[in-house]
Amino acid sequence: MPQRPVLPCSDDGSATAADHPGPCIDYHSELNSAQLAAVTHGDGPLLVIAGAGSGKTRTLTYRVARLVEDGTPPETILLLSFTRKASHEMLRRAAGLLDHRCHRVSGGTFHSFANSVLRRHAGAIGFSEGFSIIDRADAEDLIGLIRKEFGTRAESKKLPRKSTLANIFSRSINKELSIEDIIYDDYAHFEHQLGIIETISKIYQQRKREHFFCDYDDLLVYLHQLLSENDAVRQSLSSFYRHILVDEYQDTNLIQAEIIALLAGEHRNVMVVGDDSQSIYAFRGANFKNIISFPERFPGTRVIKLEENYRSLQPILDLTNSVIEEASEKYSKKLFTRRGGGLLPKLVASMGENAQSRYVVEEINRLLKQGVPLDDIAVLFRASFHSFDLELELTRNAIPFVKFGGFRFAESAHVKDILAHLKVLCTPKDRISWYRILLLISKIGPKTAKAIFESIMTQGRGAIGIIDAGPKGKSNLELLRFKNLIDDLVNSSSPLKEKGERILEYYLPILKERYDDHPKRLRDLQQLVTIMERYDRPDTFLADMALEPPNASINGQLATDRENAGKLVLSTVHSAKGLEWHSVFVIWALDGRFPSHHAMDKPEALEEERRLMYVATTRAQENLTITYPTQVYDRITQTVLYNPSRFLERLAYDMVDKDYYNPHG
DNA sequence: TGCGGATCCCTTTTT
DNA sequence: GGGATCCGCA
Repeated sequence: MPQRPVLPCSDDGSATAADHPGPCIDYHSELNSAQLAAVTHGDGPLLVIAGAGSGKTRTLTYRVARLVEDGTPPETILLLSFTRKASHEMLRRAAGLLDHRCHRVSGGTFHSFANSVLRRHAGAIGFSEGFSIIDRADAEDLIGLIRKEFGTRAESKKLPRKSTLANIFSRSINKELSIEDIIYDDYAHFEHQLGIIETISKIYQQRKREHFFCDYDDLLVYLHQLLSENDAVRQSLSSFYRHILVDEYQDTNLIQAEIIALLAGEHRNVMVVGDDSQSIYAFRGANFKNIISFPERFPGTRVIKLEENYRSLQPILDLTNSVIEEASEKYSKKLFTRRGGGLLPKLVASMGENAQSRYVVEEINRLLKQGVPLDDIAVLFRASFHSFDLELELTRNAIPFVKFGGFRFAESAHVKDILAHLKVLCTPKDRISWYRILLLISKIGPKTAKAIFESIMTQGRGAIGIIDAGPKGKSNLELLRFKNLIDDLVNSSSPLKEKGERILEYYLPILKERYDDHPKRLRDLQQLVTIMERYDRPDTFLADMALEPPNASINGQLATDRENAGKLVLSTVHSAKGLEWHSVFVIWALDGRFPSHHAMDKPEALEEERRLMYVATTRAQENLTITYPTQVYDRITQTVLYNPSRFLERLAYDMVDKDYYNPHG
């Protein structure tokens, strides 16, 4: 990437930038007045309401560059954003503006920041710095084990499944409500089992502490606890991070807002950027009211609104403004653009799903002929499975694509199997991983696994204890092979990647035996080993796999950034957040799918669906095409769906081109 | 005690 | 279409 030479810049950047061409950034000509005000804001709390496409990232990037230019040591700037990718991109751009110092800015996601703080200070709240992070699937497995302990009695027969239990527990933490409240609000059909659900939750919390497991929520909870209970740690962090910048503030939950308040409580140098109209994570506890109440939390907050949209042509902006206009609660803002011209957005119905797919393929081919690059086109949808039919149609037409969202590489069974082998090396107490890998060995079921695990624990000398564990007398060749593996791994000092290869070599026969699609899965695992190359320590690798698992796939296989280039993008709306393309298709804009029928009877959920549609449609720069199939039978409601999304129904006639696609016509 | 087959359920978005 | 669960056999 380009790196400018470091030359002295004026300390007073307010109006002098233009006098100093060269490496000094000309803030005045590169930013509009609202952006400039945010970038050159001095100390104190700042709230930036940034409409879609209004240069939010640009503003944050320039702000970082500006702070560094003013002499703020980069590592004392804490930039919290939604994904590591987003923060890397921002720092990369800031470095392009200024110089490499910007790469030293601290940052990442809330969860990764919590992880790094707790690795140093968890002891201060009676936890261990050597904790391991468990992802959603691990958490569910642990809950499943506890759930089973209640399994023999008749009354527990119809306990919620483990994934539902995990949802309930997580909601309760992220919304700071009791389990009782969550059950009454969202799971009324489990009311009669409230007591037992609460008990399982307590045991779950207890087990996690015993094993030094941290689930996603714990990372935030423990960080919050650390900051509120330990003044020394809070003060040292707060005096180190003199400037705190938070991106996508509308998607923070209460705990996260409190963490920010604790960190910034003294110096109050906190800038949060967000758009309440783009809050789409309420389902995991995000509270868009955080952004509305920020000025109350930090009295004296300066509020700046970015309302000029640089992304979309006027007809697209008219449509998106109209989608969000009916939202019930929001900061009032009206986006405008100087980008006139362009075609009206299209709203196209089709008979059934496959016609929709064929229409999209036809249109993509038309755009390609017009010279639009394939990777500047995206197809967006509400839920991952909405693209299945289109994926087949694209393959038939030899259009390469990469899909973002929905795909859980790190949670597929075979990947988890390999990871579990590494986990028992790092954390021999990890019962779940032991069970997981022991049950892969034939003639070992739950009882034997339990006995082996207990023997390893009694021996207390780590994973190597496996050598002397297991059924005596009878020889189990597979178990022997496993013991050899652990022996090799424990005694090896080879790089992580070689350990991965050794595990894969051991696992290969198991893979072939268990999965009839093993060639495909093997390619996944080879990718996994390739990822290991970038790490020297297994624990950092495992933490990254849990905190920021890769989510891009090609034909259901993990895709690397390099492979993504030049391909059509398919993405869930959630994963498309913050991105933009020349031409955007929003498919399945069918009432009952988008909004999803799950949201139909809850006003606030419906509002979130509306914001989701807003996020989807605002991704488009020049072309926006919205499609929906008609005559779709919905098994759950037992009705036939045929209406376009209610968020589009009231669009004025001059706002959208309506069409019906008939492939045979 | 382990394992394979039959039958039931539900089917969103993600750190 | 995939998981959890149950049942019967080895």
